[in-house]
Amino acid sequence: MTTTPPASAPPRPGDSLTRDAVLVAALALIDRKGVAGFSVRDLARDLGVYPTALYWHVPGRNALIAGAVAMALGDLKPARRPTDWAAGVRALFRRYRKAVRAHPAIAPVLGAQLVSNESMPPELVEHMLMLLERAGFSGDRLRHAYNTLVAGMVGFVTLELAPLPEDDPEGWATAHRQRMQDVDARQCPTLAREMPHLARGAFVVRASSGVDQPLDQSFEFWTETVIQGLAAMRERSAP
Amino acid sequence: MTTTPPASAPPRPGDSLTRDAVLVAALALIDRKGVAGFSVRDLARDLGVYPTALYWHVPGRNALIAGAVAMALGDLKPARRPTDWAAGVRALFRRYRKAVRAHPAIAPVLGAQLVSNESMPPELVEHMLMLLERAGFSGDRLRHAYNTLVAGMVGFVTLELAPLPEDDPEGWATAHRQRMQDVDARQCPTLAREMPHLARGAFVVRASSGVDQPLDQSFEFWTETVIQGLAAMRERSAP
DNA sequence: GTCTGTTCCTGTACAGTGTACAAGACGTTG
DNA sequence: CAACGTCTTGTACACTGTACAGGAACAGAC
Repeated sequence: MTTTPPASAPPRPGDSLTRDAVLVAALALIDRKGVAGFSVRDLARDLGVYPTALYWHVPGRNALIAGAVAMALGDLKPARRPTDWAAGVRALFRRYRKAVRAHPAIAPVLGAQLVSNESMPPELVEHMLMLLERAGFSGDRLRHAYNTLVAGMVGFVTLELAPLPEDDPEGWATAHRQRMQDVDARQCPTLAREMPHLARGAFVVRASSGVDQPLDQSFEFWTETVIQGLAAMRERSAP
Repeated sequence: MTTTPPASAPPRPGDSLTRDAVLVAALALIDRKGVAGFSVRDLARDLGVYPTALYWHVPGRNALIAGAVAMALGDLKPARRPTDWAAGVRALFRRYRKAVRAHPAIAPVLGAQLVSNESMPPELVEHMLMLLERAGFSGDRLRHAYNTLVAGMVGFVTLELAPLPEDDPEGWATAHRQRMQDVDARQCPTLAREMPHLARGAFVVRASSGVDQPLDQSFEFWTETVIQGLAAMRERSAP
C-alpha cells in the first residue's frame, strides 16, 4: 500500500478526469485540511486515481493550489455598476470578504503569494480602476490609489482569517491566553487595561481565528476608514 | 550520506549550540531560500550538526520559523514618543516596512500566520493603543481602530513583498506579462489603457516582487490614506 | 574515586512528500 | 489493420519532519 492503489472509483460521472473536476476536488480538500495540510497524494486518493495522473491536467502542487484559489475567487466577478464610487468600494470589499469566507483556508495564500494573483480576474482590476477614475484619480495617483484599494481589500481579510497552528490549535490557544494574561501592567498599561475588550476580537491579542470569531464590526470600520482616507486624498496636490 | 553526518564543525564559538544561535542561522537560511524552501535538515547542515539536535532547543520546524520571525521583528521595538498621533503612525508604518524589508522572505508568514506568532512584541501593541487613545478613540471604537491600524501596518507590506513562485520565477514572469498583454481591451478598457503605467508597479498586474521593485510612493500614499481615514473616523458617532 | 543525574548531541528509523519517467490502455482517425 | 493522440497506471528517487534510543561530557554527592 505504499503507492496508493486506487481503491475503487466511485466518483466518476463522465468516467474521466477533467481539469475542472481536479480543481474542484482540490479546493474541497484545501477547505478540509488547509493549504499546509493539502497533499497531492490525498487529492489523488479522493479522486480514486494515481497521484501522477493529476500531472496530466495540472503541472504540479503549486498550480493545483493556484487553480483552486482562482476557482474560489471566480464567484467574485459579477458586479453591478454602483451609483457612486464610495458605495462601489463598500460593496466590493464586502463581496470580497464574503467570497473568501466561503473558503477561509485559502486566505493565507491570497495576500502572501504572487502566483495567486493570477487568480484575480482582470474584470475585478478593471472594476477597481473604474471606481477610482470616477473618484477623480488619474495618472500616477491612480496607480497609488489602486494599490491602496487592493491592499485594503485583501489586507484585512488575510489577517482576519489567518489560521491557527494546525498541529495543536487549542494547546496553542491556552498558551497564548496565558501569555496575554502575563503582560507587564507597568510596561503596557493600556494593553493591560483594555485586555478584556481586546481578547475577544483584536489582532495579535485574540486566541482564535476569524473563522470562528468574525470581526464584522472592525471590518466595517476598516472599510469606512479606507473610503474616508481615499476621499481625503482626492483633493490633494500630487503626489 | 543519507542522514547527514556533520561535515566538520567550523561555526563553533562557545562550542555548543544556543537557542539564539539556532534561530539566527534559521533566519539567515530563510533569507536565502525563502520560507517554503527552508528545511530543518539544511539548517542542521549549516550548523554542522545532526537534524535532531535542533529539537533539543526548539520544538520543531514551525517553531523555528516563528522564532526566526520574532528575531527579525525584534529590531522593531525601540520607539520614541511622537509629538502627535499621526506622526506616530507614519513613523510606525515606516519602521515596520523597513524591518520587514531587511528580511523580505518572512513577509508571507507575517501577514498570513500572524496568529501563530508570538512574534509581535507586546510593546508594539501598547504603542499602537497609546497612539489611538491619544487620537481620541476609546472603548469598542478603540478596538476597531486598533484592528485597522494593524491591518494597515501589515497588509500593504505583505502584498508588496509577496514572493514569486520559487520553482521557475522568470518563466512565470514572462508568462504573466503575456497574460497581461492579452487582456481584452473591450472588456477592460481602463486596464488596457493604463497598462504601461501599471505594469511597473501595481498589485496583480506587476510581474515582479516588491523586493526588486519597491513601491515606495504607493506605500506613502497608503500610509497617508490610513491616517486621513482614521482622522475622519475620529469625529463620528459610535455605531 | 566512584556513582548518579542533567544536559546536549549522535545515530537510526519511519512514514510521508512531490514529481520524473517509462509503459500501458483506450478511442479516433488514417 | 496500423498508427496516433489522449489519458492513466505503475515504479522509482530524492527528500522531508520528527519519534526514539542511546552515548558522551560534565556536575555535585558520598
